[in-house]
Amino acid sequence: MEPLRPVVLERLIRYHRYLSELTARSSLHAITSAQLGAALDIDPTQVRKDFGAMGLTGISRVGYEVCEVCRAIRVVFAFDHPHSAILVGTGRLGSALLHCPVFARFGLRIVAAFDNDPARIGTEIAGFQVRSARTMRAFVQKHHIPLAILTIPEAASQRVTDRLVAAGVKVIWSFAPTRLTAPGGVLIRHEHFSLSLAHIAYHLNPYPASTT
Amino acid sequence: MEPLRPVVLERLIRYHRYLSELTARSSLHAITSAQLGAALDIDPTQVRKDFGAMGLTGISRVGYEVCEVCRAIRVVFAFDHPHSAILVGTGRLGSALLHCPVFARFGLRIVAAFDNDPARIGTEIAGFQVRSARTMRAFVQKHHIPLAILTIPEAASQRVTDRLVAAGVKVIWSFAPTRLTAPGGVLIRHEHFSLSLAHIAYHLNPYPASTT
DNA sequence: TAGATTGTTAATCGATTAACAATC
DNA sequence: TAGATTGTTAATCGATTAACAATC
Repeated sequence: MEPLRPVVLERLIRYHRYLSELTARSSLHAITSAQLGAALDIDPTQVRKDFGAMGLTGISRVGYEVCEVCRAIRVVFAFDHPHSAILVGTGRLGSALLHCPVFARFGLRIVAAFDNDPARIGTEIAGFQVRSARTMRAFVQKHHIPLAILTIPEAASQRVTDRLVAAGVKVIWSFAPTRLTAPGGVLIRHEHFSLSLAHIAYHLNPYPASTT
Repeated sequence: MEPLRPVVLERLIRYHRYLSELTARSSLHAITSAQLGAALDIDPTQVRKDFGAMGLTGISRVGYEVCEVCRAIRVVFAFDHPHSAILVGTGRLGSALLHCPVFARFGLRIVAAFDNDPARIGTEIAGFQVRSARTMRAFVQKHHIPLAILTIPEAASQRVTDRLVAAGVKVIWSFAPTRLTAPGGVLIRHEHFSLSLAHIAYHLNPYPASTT
């Protein structure tokens, strides 16, 4: 199987969400590419190509078996084989994420939370005992943690990233607005609100229209 | 001026962030497309095109004036003419956003927070007195609020969206994983963690590699 | 002047959409 | 069978990159 492009992965997520909801509500067995495409505003040809890329085949005049599609997507993302993650930075955002049940649905399991603020270390958040950042490296190495979620201030984020990567982390998911760098093979995923903010500001800004 | 494509807007944000930091640290006056491109891993031709799209011109053998570039980008996004926003849903995430100073940097100003939980109404979060969701419509209409930030449970988000759009909101920025719909002209911007989660899960998943 | 850099046109690349034969 | 739908190949579209004349 070819590696799937990011743009395909994003559509797979949409298919999965829509079809999961659909099966929860109705007992539909099969769906055509035209039906699914219409529901999600995606070209039917695109749907067929995406399914084909996962090795799925449909049936003429019937469509694709919904359960089979869902299962294939869950396999692609390994949703049923959760990876362990640590969360670093237990401020407001970090705390909100610790309470967030969405991770489990996507094959991730937060196993520990770290902070360097003595006032927070030892306290409990969403059932997690906050650990000292000093013990982070040993924890990552001992448990072979592949993923770290960073909800720490901008200034510290590159330094912490370097330490985590040195400890063996394979993915950094950062909520700081700084662009982080790491050696090849390590995936850095940024969740920048700033991009959304910019889109929104542009949409609300009458400037380009008024100068046409 | 042509409307700028989303992909261009995203690069403009990166230019702005990099050049702001640069001017804060050094007294550099001009920068070439090659220098900027190398720093941000963007093709120099792309940089020149983007600048050209904003009506900026550079000087041969010198480059572009940094201040001029920053100013042009700030004008495109109207960063210096803040728009008003309300935040709906003062749970953990909503509360984290209310404390977040990043909005002002991007031309947005949160002016009020709403919730429908009687236990929260009247309490103060980050200096905002939480208001009853019942008063939301009147508030939006009275103050001509163009933007609403939604940090409410999935189930309620479409209903609240409809009410806000009816009240005159022009942009909905939602943090719920549901896909929202609204009549044309209204911008719906989703901040789905689920997309990031899926990318990460895929990266960590050995499946596609092992079946090659 | 010589050489570096811009601004623009052409080529490439990848993703999306259209067309259509094969199939149920 | 007739007709709807798949799977795939070709065409289109848009974005990125390369090439290069104009310019400082």
